[in-house]
Amino acid sequence: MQNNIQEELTALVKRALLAGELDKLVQEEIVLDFPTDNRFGDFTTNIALRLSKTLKNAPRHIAGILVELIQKEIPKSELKDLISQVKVEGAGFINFYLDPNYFYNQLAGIITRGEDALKQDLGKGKRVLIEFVSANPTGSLSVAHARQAAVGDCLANILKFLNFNVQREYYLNDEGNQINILGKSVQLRREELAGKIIEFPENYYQGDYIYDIAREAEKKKISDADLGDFAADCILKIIRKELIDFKVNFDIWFSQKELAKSGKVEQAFSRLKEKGFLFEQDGALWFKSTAFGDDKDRVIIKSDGSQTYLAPDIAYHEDKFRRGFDWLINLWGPDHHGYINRIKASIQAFGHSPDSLSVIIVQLATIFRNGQPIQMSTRRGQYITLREVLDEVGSDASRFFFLMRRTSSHLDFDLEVAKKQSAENPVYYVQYAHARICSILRSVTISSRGESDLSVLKEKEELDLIKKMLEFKVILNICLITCDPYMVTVYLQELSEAFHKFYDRHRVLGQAEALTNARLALIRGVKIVLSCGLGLLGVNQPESM
RNA sequence: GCGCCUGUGGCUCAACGGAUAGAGCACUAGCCUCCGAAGCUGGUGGUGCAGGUUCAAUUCCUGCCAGGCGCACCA
Repeated sequence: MQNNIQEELTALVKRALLAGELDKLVQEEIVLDFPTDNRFGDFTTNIALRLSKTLKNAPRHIAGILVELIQKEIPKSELKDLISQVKVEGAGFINFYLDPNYFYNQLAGIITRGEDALKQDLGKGKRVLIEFVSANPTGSLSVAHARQAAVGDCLANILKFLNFNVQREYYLNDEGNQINILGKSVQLRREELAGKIIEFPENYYQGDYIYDIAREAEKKKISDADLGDFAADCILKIIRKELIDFKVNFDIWFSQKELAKSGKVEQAFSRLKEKGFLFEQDGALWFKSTAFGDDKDRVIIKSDGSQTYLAPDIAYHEDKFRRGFDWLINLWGPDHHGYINRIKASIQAFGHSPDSLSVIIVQLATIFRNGQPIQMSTRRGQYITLREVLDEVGSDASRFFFLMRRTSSHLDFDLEVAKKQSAENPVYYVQYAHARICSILRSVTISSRGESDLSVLKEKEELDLIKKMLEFKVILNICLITCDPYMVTVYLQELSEAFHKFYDRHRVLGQAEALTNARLALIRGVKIVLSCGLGLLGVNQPESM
C-alpha cells in the first residue's frame, strides 16, 4: 500500500467526488500531482480549478466543499494514519500533507533493503536492444560518439535497474564505400612512405593515424586488396579500447559484413517483395516507404547493381526483431533524423508496430577550450576525440557532463571547467556529498550502531532530505518515459544540496544517542541513493577525495 | 523552398498547462574553538516579437524575427 500512496490518494479523491455526486462532471483523468514546491504539501490536485467553469463557482469555494467530502472519506481509508492535513491553498489547489511516519517508514525500507528498495519492476523482463555509437571504423571516436556512448550506456543501466532485459549493441559498418576509401588512403600513405610522390584526394582520410596503419601494414606485408579490412580492424581495436576506458561495454558487436554474408539481406528483400513493398523503376530497386508515411520511396539497389546504405539496414532491423527483442532503441546523431521515417516504414512493412522502435536523436556537443568553441571537421581529421576528452578530464567528469543536458538539446562542454576540481564542477559537488557521508560513517564505532527510532528526525532539513530521497523512483520513471537519462544528473545535484544543507545545520555525531543513531541511519540512506544514482551514471562513488 | 530542434538574468541550463519562473557560474556581503569550507547563508539580475485558446501560458495553436541541423541511386 505504501508504495502506491499516489494511487491510493487518487482513489480517495475519486470516492469523495462520487460521494458528492460530482464525479460525472470530471472529464479528464484525475491524477494527484507532486507540487512544484514542498511548501504546497506532498501531493496536490487542481480538480477544483477544473470544475470551476462547469459549476459556475469560485475555485476556492468548490475546493472547500471537496475538502469536506475528502475528510469524510479519510477515516474509511487505509490512509487514515498517513494523512496529516488536507488544505485549500493558492488559487484553489487541494494540498495533501502526509504524516511524518510515512516518510520514516520509507526511509527504514531503504536502509534495510538497500538498492532493492529503489527498484521498480516496470520492465517485467521485456527484452530491449539498445543500439548506439555504431561509428564507422575509420577513425577514433569523436565527442559526438562520446555523448551517444554516455547517454546510451546510462539509459541501458536505468532500464536494467527497472527490470528490463537489456542488451547493448554496436552496429559495425565494416564493409562498403568508406572501407574502400579507408583502404585506398592507407595504400597511398604507404606509397608515400616508400618515397613515391602522391596526390592525396580531399575525400580520403587525412588523419595522422593513417600513417601508423600504413607502417603496420608494411611490416605485416598486407596486400593492397586487404588494406581496407586490415585498417578497419586496427581502428576497431582503438575504438574498443576508448569505449572500455569510458566504461562502456557492449554485449554485441554486430558486423555488417557478416550480415551480408549470411544472406539475410536477400531474405529480407524477398519477404518485402512477397508483401508487395518492392518495385523496379529506372533500373533500380525501390522500397515503397511512402506506404507507411515516408515522404518519398527509397532506392535500395542502385541502377549499377550495388546496394544503398538502407539495404543492409532494413535487414539489420528485421534481424533484431527475429532475435526476439520486444523493444528496439536506436541512438542516432542529428544528421540521421531524416532517416527515421524510412527505417520505421521498413519495420512496419514487416508487420511490427512503429512504436516498437524508439529512435533517440542525440544532439551534438560543442567543445570549448578556454571559452572558445572548437570547430570540428572529420574530413580533415581535425576533431576533438573521446580520447582527448578522457585524457584531459577523466571518465567521471566526462560522463557526468555529457549527461547534464536534455539529450535532444545542444550541449556546451568546456574542457577547462570539467577539469577544475572546484565548486564550478557539479560532479565534485555530488561526489563530495558521498565522500562526506563516508567520512562520518568511518568515525563511527561499532557499539554506537544501534537500532534507531527514526521519529526523532523532526528538523525541516531532515524531512526535506528524506522526501528528496523518495523522489528517486519518480525520476527514474521520467527517464523511462522520456527515454532520457539526464534527469538523474539534475536529481543527484538536488539530493546533494539537500544533504549539504542538513550537514551544515545539524550535527550527526555527539548528539543524544537516539538522535545520533537516527541521523546515522538517515545519512546511510542518503549514501545508498547517491551511490545508486552515480552507479547508474557510470560515475565513481568515492569514499574520500 | 520543405522538415526537425532551439530562443528564459552577463554566461550555461530548469520549470506533467498551474501557486512568488528555479539552479549553477560570474559579481557582491557574510559563516570554520564544532562530523571534510570541494560546503552553507544573503544580495543584484530574466521568459525574442505579435496575436489566439484557457479559470490559468515559459509550456499549447498561428504568424513573424533570430540561430542550429537535415532534405542523395553518400555512408
